[in-house]
Amino acid sequence: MGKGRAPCCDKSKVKRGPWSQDEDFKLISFIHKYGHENWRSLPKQAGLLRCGKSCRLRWINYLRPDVKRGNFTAEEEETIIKLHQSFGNKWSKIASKLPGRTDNEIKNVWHTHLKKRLSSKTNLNVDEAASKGSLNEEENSQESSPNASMSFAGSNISSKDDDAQISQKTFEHILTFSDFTEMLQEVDKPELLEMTFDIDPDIWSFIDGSDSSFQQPENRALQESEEDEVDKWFKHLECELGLEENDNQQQQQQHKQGTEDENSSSLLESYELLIH
DNA sequence: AACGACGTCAACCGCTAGTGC
DNA sequence: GGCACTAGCGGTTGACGTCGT
Repeated sequence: MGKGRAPCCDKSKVKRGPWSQDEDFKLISFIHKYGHENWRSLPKQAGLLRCGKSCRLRWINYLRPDVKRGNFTAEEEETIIKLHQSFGNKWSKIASKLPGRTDNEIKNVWHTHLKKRLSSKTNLNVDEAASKGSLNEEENSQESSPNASMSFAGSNISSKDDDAQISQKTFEHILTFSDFTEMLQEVDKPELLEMTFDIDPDIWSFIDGSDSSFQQPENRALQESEEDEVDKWFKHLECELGLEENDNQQQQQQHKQGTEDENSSSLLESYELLIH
């Protein structure tokens, strides 16, 4: 299998390393319009100088609408630990039980947090019951924290759940465009100004909400009728990414005043070309 | 303030499974 | 059955951020 096959792409002609906002936009808008039936040809069609594999990874691990951003809840971590005991390093299998979480993310959390936690627990090994109790206390306190709102309703999804059910759970927090607008107004509140990157999950939530047809080509007709909305979304998304890039409040205020620098203007033009 | 050690996580790489011809 | 190809998986890497000295 695959013996002597050609490389997936010409590595001398593809860009590598971190993705730029421009590339993200191109990928999102292409998949939004055409789906992702063929990852190999996608980068060329989307005008990306990336390997198809890289596009797929970027989409799955970061840009996909149902990817949940933010810290893992204690409940999720507990689930990962339990599932790891059952499945071992089958990260994709574990990820399938944690809607919104990617195998890559789970793998990272395992290696950076959970493995250490488990080994330290093993090393202590003084009173297993007592250590479990303290862990539970910690979890309980975290569950009552504001972050708990990030947790998903489907943490107890049975192994029988199929993708559709998982998607349903994941899409429970779907937002409409007006919801997103309200969210932006929330972000404008002075006490939230410093949370420049924390708005990220909201953006994904909005993408989630407006684009449940991402992987459903049959819904593309519907999506055309929502073109104006998508257009607005791109503008807002660009604005938000601009905030992320320019991390001082003065620049945020410039955005609020509707001023756009040359870069964002040219970006917007190209995105509008992609959309229309 | 400067530096090194350490932690985190996005992205890459190589491999295998699945599929179609 | 064998080959060619793509999607997906899991291990690894390296850039970047944070912390301690």
